[in-house]
Amino acid sequence: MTPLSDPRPSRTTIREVAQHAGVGIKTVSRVVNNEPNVAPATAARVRASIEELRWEPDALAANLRRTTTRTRTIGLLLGSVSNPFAAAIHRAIEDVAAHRDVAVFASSLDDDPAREVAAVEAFVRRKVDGLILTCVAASQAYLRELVPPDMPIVFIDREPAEFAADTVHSDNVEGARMATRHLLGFGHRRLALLIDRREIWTARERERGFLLALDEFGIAPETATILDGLSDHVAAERAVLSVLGAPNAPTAIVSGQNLITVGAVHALRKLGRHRDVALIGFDDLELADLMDPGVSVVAQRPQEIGDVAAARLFASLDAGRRLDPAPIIVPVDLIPRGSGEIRPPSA
Amino acid sequence: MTPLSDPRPSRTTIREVAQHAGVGIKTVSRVVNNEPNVAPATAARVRASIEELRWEPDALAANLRRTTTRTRTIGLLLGSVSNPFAAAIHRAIEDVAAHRDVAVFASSLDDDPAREVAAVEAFVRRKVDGLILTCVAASQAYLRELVPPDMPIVFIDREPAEFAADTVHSDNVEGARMATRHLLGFGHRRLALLIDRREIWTARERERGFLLALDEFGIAPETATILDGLSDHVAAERAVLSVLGAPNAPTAIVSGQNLITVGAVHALRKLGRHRDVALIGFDDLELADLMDPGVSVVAQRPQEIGDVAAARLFASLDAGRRLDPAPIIVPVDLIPRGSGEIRPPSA
DNA sequence: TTGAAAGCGTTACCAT
DNA sequence: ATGGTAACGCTTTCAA
Repeated sequence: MTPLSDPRPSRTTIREVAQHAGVGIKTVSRVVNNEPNVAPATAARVRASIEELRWEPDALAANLRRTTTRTRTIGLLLGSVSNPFAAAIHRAIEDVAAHRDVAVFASSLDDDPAREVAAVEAFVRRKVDGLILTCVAASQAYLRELVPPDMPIVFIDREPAEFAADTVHSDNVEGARMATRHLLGFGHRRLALLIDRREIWTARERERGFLLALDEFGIAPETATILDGLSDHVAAERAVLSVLGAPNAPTAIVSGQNLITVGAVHALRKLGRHRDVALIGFDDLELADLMDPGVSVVAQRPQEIGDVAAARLFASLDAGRRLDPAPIIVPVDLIPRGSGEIRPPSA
Repeated sequence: MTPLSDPRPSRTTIREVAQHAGVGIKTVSRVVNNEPNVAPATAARVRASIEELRWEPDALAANLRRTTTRTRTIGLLLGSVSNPFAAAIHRAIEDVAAHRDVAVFASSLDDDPAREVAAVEAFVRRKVDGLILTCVAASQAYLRELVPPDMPIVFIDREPAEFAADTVHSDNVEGARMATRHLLGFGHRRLALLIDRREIWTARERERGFLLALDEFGIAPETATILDGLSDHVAAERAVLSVLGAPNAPTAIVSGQNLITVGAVHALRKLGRHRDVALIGFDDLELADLMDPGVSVVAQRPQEIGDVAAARLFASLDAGRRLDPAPIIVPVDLIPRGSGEIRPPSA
């Protein structure tokens, strides 16, 4: 029977390096950590030994005794890693992190409060240096006992409740308001708003913007149709099909999200009404410009959100403590492409 | 001056638990690790103490001495976390991993060999349990000295060179062949193939499938136009614009990739020829079915790729060693939507 | 400027 | 079935 290969390949240790360089263990430690009080000549000798023995410090062991433990790792919780908006944020954060030799754990929330807590627990257990979170639970108070008090946290896309922390998100209210105003400006008076579940903060914010715009134009909210609870394109398609079949159907639609827009476009196509019912989506879609008519959207800036969130997190990390919570609002851009510039039949 | 908060919040240790339960340290260790030889009564007492003191074992410290170290962490290297194809794979892998309480480090390759090596180094330094990699370097031989010999590795999307390991990817040759055959079947005789840089394995494979189909139909490869080095939609658009302007321009286009398809559609629209030049893309696009004409594609199955890759990785992990390398080929699906069913002018 | 010894929180080994 | 002690690879403390 052949002997099994050693399950624990003997790594070189700091001890061997010290011996090889003819110095004490602590001096090697000083060198690799750039601590002062090492004679240049000694340092050089140590570095040569490290090189020669191809030693790499064991980060895990180092953190065991260190007071200010740094795993050079952060936890990122996204709506879903496969959602294009989230994936773009992810990419931006990764780029900043990679630059600092920090690795990123990525998880998907799936708008499930239980997953939110589980993900944070998993991150904390792995001793990440900081957290960038998308939240959906009714309250984030649980973080106070789950997360070490010094660990920086930045929320993205949605504001937390009962927990003060940095937050980076789009200007949802203004975006929805712009979209709605835009449609009203083209003469529409009967509008529909399609939004996700109201548990989701952005859905509520976008509804707020929608209502503000109606108010500006002196339109009674009752004349508008607001459909909520739409979390995928199938539900959205069904909703649009039914709402357009009703009497006094809306002449324009504001979609509160990515997947809802896709569902709405499907429905309009199916009804053959994509040229006479106006539509503006929230969040951009790839190929939206190549559709006929092009799909007008309020585009978010996911890369900017990621950039800013990462910058905040690393600022706290560099400071060694949570900085004063700052809410950062990233602008959105209304992109007219055709579908949002359709006039109502009567106008 | 207010005292700084203790930077190292004193965690409860196994020692305190042992004392509280009135047992030895090792017995507590036995209980949490489900080792045999603990009396049920003792175990219950220990568990109660753990509960009461809210102790959580320090995974880092545990791994320090453990022979079979498990960080419950894997490293995933993708083309780019923001590419929809890669993001879908990511999601599938995450779902499998989350189920086993394993966290996923995700990084982007950006088709840069240097990033490939750097990412693997970063993963290994953090002592991941396994690797799922997309590769682009000319050889993966470097893995032999960079990665511990027992660490499982699964390649996705592209085959490695000079390194034997599990590989999970689409049937690229057959996919390209199907697409090409499909166009030839509609009567096209002058085809163009647009592919990414030839350093990329999938580009070469898809070219192979393209040429095989031409051969089947007895068409000389010289009559086809093959443009390579197309890595984004801008380059692809430019390429299509120029190739369609040339004499004896192709009547049908096979696009070798996501972004190339987008560029090609843009170009065809710009020329107003989207209804008379046929196009089949490799890899599906969201909204492709809503375009006019719908964009026919050879769709990959990213979720299946992710599922299978994760299954292989965890199989190796469970076995405690790298299993015999198996190449797994995932089928592709030709989805006709209109653009691929356009006939040539003369036919 | 340097290093010996103690300690980090756990698992491995070997008694009992 | 149980526990004492060494050990993991490093940082910290403190004396030299």
